[in-house]
Amino acid sequence: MNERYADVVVDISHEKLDRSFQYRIPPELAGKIRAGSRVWIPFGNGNRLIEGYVIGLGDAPKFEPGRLKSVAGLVEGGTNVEARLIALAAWMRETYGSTMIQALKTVLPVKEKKQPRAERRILLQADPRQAEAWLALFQKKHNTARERLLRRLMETPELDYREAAGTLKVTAAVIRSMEEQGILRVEQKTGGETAGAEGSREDPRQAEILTAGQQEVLGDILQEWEGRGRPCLIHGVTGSGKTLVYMELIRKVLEKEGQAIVLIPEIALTWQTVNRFYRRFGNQVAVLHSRLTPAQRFAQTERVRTGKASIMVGPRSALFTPFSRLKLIVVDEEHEGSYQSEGTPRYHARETALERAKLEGAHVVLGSATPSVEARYACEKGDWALFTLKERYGGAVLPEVRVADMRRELREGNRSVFSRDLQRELALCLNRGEQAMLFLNRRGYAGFVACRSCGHVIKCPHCDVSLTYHSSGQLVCHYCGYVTEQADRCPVCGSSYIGGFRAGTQQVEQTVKKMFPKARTLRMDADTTRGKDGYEKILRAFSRGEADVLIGTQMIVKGHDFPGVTLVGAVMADVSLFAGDYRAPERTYQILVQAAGRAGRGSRPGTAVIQTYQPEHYSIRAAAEQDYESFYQEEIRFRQLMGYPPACGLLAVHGSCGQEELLGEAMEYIRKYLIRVRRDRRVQLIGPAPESISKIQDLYRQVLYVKGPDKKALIRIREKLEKYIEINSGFKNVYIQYDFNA
DNA sequence: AGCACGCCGACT
DNA sequence: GTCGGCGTGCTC
Repeated sequence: MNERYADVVVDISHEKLDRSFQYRIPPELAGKIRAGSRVWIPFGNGNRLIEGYVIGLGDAPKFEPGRLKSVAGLVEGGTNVEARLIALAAWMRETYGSTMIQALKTVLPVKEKKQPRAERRILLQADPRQAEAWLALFQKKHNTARERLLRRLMETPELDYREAAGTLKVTAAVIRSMEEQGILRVEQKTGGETAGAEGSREDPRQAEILTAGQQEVLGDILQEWEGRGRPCLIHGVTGSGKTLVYMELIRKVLEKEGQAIVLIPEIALTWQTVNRFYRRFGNQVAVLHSRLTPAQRFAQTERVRTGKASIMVGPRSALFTPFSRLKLIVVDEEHEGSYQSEGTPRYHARETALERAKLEGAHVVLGSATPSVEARYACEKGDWALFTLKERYGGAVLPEVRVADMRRELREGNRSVFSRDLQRELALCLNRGEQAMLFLNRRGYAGFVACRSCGHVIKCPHCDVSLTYHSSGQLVCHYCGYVTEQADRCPVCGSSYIGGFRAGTQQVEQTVKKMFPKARTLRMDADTTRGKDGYEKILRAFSRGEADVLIGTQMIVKGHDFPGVTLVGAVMADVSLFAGDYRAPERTYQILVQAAGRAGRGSRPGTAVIQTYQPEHYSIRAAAEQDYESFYQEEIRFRQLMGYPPACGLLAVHGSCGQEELLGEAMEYIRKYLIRVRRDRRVQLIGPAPESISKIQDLYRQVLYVKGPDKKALIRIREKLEKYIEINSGFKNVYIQYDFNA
């Protein structure tokens, strides 16, 4: 199955060449060329040999076969880091659907000033007398371009190369010729490598001693590395010390001259976290952070390139650190949504980490207190190995979690946003002089419709996700487009207490102030965190005890630890449960467990109250009991039944366009095309339907879902669709994007 | 980016 | 005619 053709991206950075060229693979190189190989290729009319990157292989010529040239040879040596990163980019292109150039740009380190074009300068070489002579000659010979350039140089003896080529319209050939004539000189300014103050190399501190449980997991993982070497998932409750295990594994890797990447969700990347690594490993640690300037970012990558740093800690972009002896990738808080990239390609850092590890021969260790369904499913199938850390260490106990049934509160005459249980606990907490956090789950506040009397939520009869209320008075499913009229009575119990939920952080704050006039409150939402570092400021103020009650959305339960907090109230636990997508129960479970985990991390025991209209929902019940297994079993059954990932593959085809009608037509064409080309009956189409935000900045948005038995089948379908769209001019004004992690 | 081709003015 | 530079277009 040796492929005979190679797609090659040439190593010339010019927009016109931002695509691949196909070459024949000569018999002597068959089997030696892979995606990511660097090759010599004859290019252009003169067949000059230049370097290129192989981004893919194929069996069929995509170009007039008679005009195809052959690969001249493999580039010897070179940095194989780059080759492997290019192979990773090729995988990302194929998996997530983007152009190769976009994939390469996300993967390859920013070569700051590597292209010296902007830095190239033209200097006048000839003395004034000679220059006059040349000028006269050019005038006589009507060498207009040479004359233009020389005149300019006689005014200003130093000139930017780009300016010469641009405003003066002098071609490179002319400049070269004049250089040979000795009139001018072209000088390369090598981008000065600012050495940057290297901090003194700290001695790595003594390792903290592992508990028996941590020691056991460590041993088991090392054993797995010796054996099958599968990805390892550590399921450990908050505060069980997963980080200590990571650090021991990193130490093992460093001992053997290996290198490691530690991925951390953006929001958790605080100095607390990074400092733990600094204390342990000194300045072998490099850190990437979204707030770094490009220069700082470059400096961190330079420390890696020059071998000064062997550990990279950072958010998903740290995955592309150009380590040449990468032996371990740690993905902490593996379930976090921020590992999903919003740009193009829309890669998922967890999946991409697995692929990079495969290419590098490195191990992957993932950790979470609430593993994603995907991760846990991979363990169940035996593709990954599962390890569990059950106890919190340092003597901290898990909080007591209670569920408050808001339907009953209403029936018994309590119309407040707080249940009687939460009111009581809040009063006790404030009396003791301790701190409380009130958490509003506002994620996906699309506006579902529920009955406050019995808790019934109006769902789509086909997709089993909540319907979303539209101002037109209709309820819409954002998967299949099903539409129904808004009901004024609950279809189950007949109550008229049916409608959307409306409660924001401001309202909660006002209620607290009314009930407890002496309590000092802090509110954290989009309004109060707007300024620079507003988010950090509020958290720090609360941490110092400058307020008694912190009210906020998701942000308050992630990252920071507050030892003074003994009460956590989840005011509206349900909202995220009905966000209108199939991951809603998973996210709800995760956020509630995290929220509850914030109570009583210090020496004092904590309490958490979860307020809900759905006390019997498995997400809520499992979160209250901190029982991951029962949540997972319910959830995977639901996914299998409904054909959602990870049991099946799901591909979202997003379309956006300024004209609503055109978009509708285009999506319909896509649907018809997909029905025509699907080979497998198991491939199903759902929609098209308007997106949950159906119009952004005057662009209408629709989505079409494709369900299939596995991801491979869907990748093939996407490839066909990409070609179809490329060929048909009707899609010119419609922007199409693909997403596997819808 | 760099090479060839066709165009156009200048000179033998 | 033919020489040589300039601008344009293409590169699997």
